[in-house]
Amino acid sequence: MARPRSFDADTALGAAVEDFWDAGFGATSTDELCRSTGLSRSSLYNTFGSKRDLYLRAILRYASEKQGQRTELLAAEVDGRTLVAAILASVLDEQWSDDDRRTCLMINACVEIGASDDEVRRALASNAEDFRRMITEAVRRGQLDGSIHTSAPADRLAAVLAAAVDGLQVRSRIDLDRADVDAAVSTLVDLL
Amino acid sequence: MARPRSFDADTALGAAVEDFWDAGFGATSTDELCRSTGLSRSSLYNTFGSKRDLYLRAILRYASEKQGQRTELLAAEVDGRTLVAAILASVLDEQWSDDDRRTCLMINACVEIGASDDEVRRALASNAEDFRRMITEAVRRGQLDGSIHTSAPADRLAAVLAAAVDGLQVRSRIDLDRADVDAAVSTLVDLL
DNA sequence: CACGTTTTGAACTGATCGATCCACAACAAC
DNA sequence: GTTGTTGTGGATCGATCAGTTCAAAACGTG
Repeated sequence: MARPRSFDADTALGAAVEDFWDAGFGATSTDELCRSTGLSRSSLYNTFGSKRDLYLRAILRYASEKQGQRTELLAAEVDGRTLVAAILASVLDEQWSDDDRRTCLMINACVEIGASDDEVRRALASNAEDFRRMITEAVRRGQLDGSIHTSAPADRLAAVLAAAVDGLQVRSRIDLDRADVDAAVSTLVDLL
Repeated sequence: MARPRSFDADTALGAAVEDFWDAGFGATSTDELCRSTGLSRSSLYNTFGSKRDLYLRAILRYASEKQGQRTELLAAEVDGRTLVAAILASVLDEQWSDDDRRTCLMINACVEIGASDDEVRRALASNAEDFRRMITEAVRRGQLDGSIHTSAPADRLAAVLAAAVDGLQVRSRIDLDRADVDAAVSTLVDLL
């Protein structure tokens, strides 16, 4: 019994994810958010509360989306080592899907927000831990099928792999090209 | 034949480095820069031109300072594997020297500025390459003295090591503690 | 058609941004 | 001490920031 919304909140959230992913939290203005979502100021604040709340929701949405995409990779019937390589490649692929060399939104948020917003911090940590668990599972599979050494525990190896992937993305922002990244991943996987 | 400056430009630059390191480029106001350096607005702009120019100079100063500190490590007469571990530890130590868990200024700049300012980009890339060369030298030393496998070229291994160190710093912003980082470094070095 | 509820657009708030300008202060040279 | 040059403090610029306010518009319901 009231006027219905003329927009879809989830679609708007998707546009906000792109904005924050492009420019970070601080450098994304509410004007830009209105423009990209197509919402008026009132609607934006009515629906999402504040820029910071919208940012948090964007982080959560991005995290669950990526996590969902990557979980599918675990279904592949390949040996553990191949699976690890595929997971690493799938993360790094994202950076080269357009010309902007965007790093994963979670990495951007880690650097920009860090521990200064605890709710955001927990969302980031939770996602990072999910990702590490996924790699751990892949490594463990490799250790069981004999394609990965058992000299180190799977979760320790996974922590190293996750860190390397993050570092490669950061460095790719400024100069590494696709071949450099592929070579690094290949070198890393060979060490396992 | 004119009024002399009442401040030391280099000391002021040092204060600016701290500001940018704490908050990044965008979130550091010129007011804050005046406050921390002790300069008036006129003097700040007279001496450094613009906020962006000051940022570039801060990046260059930080880079050369860290590079100098780390080069000293190469003088130690230890086997290559130990040297690699020492270099990685020295980088990571920095993050735990205060409560703020600051990531290396260069990493922050990679994420915030990326390729959007080419002069800054080149400074960052140059520093990253210097660091990788240093690790390459340490790895090569280890391959010569037998403490590191020769299955992969030294520069490839160095690229992996550098990436992992960057990734560990990013992750430490949100949740990894010192023990986690040490364990990861130890696991990584054991793979060499 | 009229009522009640919610959305919407646009004007607006006070704060802060990076940067400029100018009158005045401080010193060196003569 | 006068002159010439540069440094300095403070006021100020226009732009932009996140967020608020309010009246008008748009719908479901009776």
